[in-house]
Amino acid sequence: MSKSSKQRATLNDVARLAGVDVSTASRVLRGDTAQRVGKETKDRIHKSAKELEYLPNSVARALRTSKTYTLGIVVPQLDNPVFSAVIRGAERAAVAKGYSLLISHREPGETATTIANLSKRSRVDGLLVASLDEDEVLRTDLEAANVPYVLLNRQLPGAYYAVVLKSREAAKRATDYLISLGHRRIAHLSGRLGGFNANERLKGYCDALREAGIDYDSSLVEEAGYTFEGGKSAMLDLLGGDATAVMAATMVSAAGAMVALHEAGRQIPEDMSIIALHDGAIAEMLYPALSTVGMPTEEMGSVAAAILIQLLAGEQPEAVAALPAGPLIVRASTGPMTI
Amino acid sequence: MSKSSKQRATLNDVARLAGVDVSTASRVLRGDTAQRVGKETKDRIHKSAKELEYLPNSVARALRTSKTYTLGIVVPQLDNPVFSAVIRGAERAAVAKGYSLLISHREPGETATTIANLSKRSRVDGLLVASLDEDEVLRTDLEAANVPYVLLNRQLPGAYYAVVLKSREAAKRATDYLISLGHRRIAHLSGRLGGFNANERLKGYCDALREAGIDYDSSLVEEAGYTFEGGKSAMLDLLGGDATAVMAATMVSAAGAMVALHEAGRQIPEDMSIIALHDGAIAEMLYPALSTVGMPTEEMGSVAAAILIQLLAGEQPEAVAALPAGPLIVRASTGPMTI
DNA sequence: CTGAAAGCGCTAACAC
DNA sequence: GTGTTAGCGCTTTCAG
Repeated sequence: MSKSSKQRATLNDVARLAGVDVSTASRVLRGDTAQRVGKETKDRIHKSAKELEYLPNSVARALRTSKTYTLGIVVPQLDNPVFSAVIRGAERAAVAKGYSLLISHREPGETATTIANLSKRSRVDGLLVASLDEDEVLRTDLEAANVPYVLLNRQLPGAYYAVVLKSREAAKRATDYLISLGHRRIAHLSGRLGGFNANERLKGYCDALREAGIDYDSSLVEEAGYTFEGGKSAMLDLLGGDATAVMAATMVSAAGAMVALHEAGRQIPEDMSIIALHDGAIAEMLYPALSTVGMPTEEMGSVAAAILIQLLAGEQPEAVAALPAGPLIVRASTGPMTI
Repeated sequence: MSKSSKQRATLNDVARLAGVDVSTASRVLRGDTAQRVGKETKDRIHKSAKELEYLPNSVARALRTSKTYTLGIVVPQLDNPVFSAVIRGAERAAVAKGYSLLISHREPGETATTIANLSKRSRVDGLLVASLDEDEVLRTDLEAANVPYVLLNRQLPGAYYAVVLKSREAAKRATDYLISLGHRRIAHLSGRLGGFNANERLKGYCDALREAGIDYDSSLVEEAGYTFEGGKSAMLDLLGGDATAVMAATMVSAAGAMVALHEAGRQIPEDMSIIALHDGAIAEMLYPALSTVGMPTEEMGSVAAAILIQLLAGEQPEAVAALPAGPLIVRASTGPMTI
């Protein structure tokens, strides 16, 4: 029926078939409102386009307009459920606005190359950046990239676009719950101390203690980072103490802590209650099922993408969007304090 | 020091600075071997390029050569560790060859749109496709996309490029281990029956039984799909029977099964041994830690990307690459059969 | 060995 | 209302 059909139709083909100039076809097909085109001509063009199954060549368009409609996202780990969620959210929002998502996994330390690659080589319009690297490093690389960017769950000094989770609030909520169960000796498995997120969570933990009139005891906070191994060894260190409950900075470190507890023969929650920030499928898989305070990680991705797209459209979004913590989800890993 | 430096230098700028024609600059900077260029000219061009921090504009190049050096990957779930691993592998291989990876998450049923978007709108050079959809649907969409593609862990009738895991072998290895432990009533939590992977695994399971002289009993195989919930409810169905061990098609369904077991008050592995195909971080987090037979999922991603890139280079790779199953990893979820 | 010229497919002034 | 023109930045014959 159709011609050789192997070659894609170009705007030129459409114009010729409709008997108009290519510029007119462009205006019509793009829905350009500035200039009026005769209804009849318009119809002919649309008809031709449909007949030829015309689809604009995005590369040519990108060259002409210097907009690729592609966003880059750089993440430090691909296997962490938190980042999967962020990517999912970003992808959804991007696609909804007609953008594509270029993904770039990057080992810590490779930030510079990755960002350069993405922005220079691949020509993305903007960048979504989740990093575990030091702030200064990140800052320099990002500036060099010379494209708009929004940071994921991290604030750099000096007012840049970022979307963050209210992890201080989440940490307080989690700790509050432990306190409400009667616990007083509550340990905290922190993130990478000094980092933005770890600090926020630590503050939330302290907020809760203070409000309950419990003294802060530095021997109860152990740095676990955001890994399984980190959680495991941090919990090991805590085992000699008198903590009866622990609030972990993230699900994955909580999972490590639970393994340490099992190996030491402690009962959860009888001997030790445990709650974590971030909710996800893993929480249900653990034994006992992990109580959590959810965090809208997927939403963080979609909001970040939306902000970036606004930026690209020349709008002026709020510099930092702070997403409220999710709900407390009580499962089996937490229980009342028993003497 | 430098000029306004906001604008990126073009090939034209480099050529002008070096006092040569843009075509010569192009030849040199591209390392074109076909035509010889004077050493002296060459040096001048390289020097100018460095001075101006020239980086080729990939969009312009893509328009000219109709190659974007971008691969698209479409995955059905972003939160499944199996797909995270595949993406990681694909990204690594792509970047190593100078390609970028465009990611596209797709709900089952949206295949057509996604594939069309990726190939038409975003202009990828080729596609990496992991799907849970029906074969015919997939096939049609893929053909319409009109770009080279390689399938991930799935074979379509009619000889297309694919990389698959030897899951039959893996399933046999896992089942063999259960048999070696003395189990005779071994259940199987299968994938989506009728699907390529589910079939392969079922075959491997049967191979092992046959070899051991154990009769196949269809009441022992329950369809669990590849989800947590599926595993949980499949295990529930099995609880009334006399199985003493279970081989799950994937880690996530095994996790669901373990929860069902816990909730029913069964001991693992005393009352029920459990082993799964696929290894990953989750296996260590479960309680008891899950025995597995590993699968090279990350490698599947990198091999697929490598094949696709070969294809794009006009080479003729093997149509289907079958990756051997990984090792048996014995953890705590399996134990000898006890009466 | 190097330059001139054409053009990938599209958009955006600017004419008429 | 619609056509003309001039490129975006690069690659690639084809001359010389």
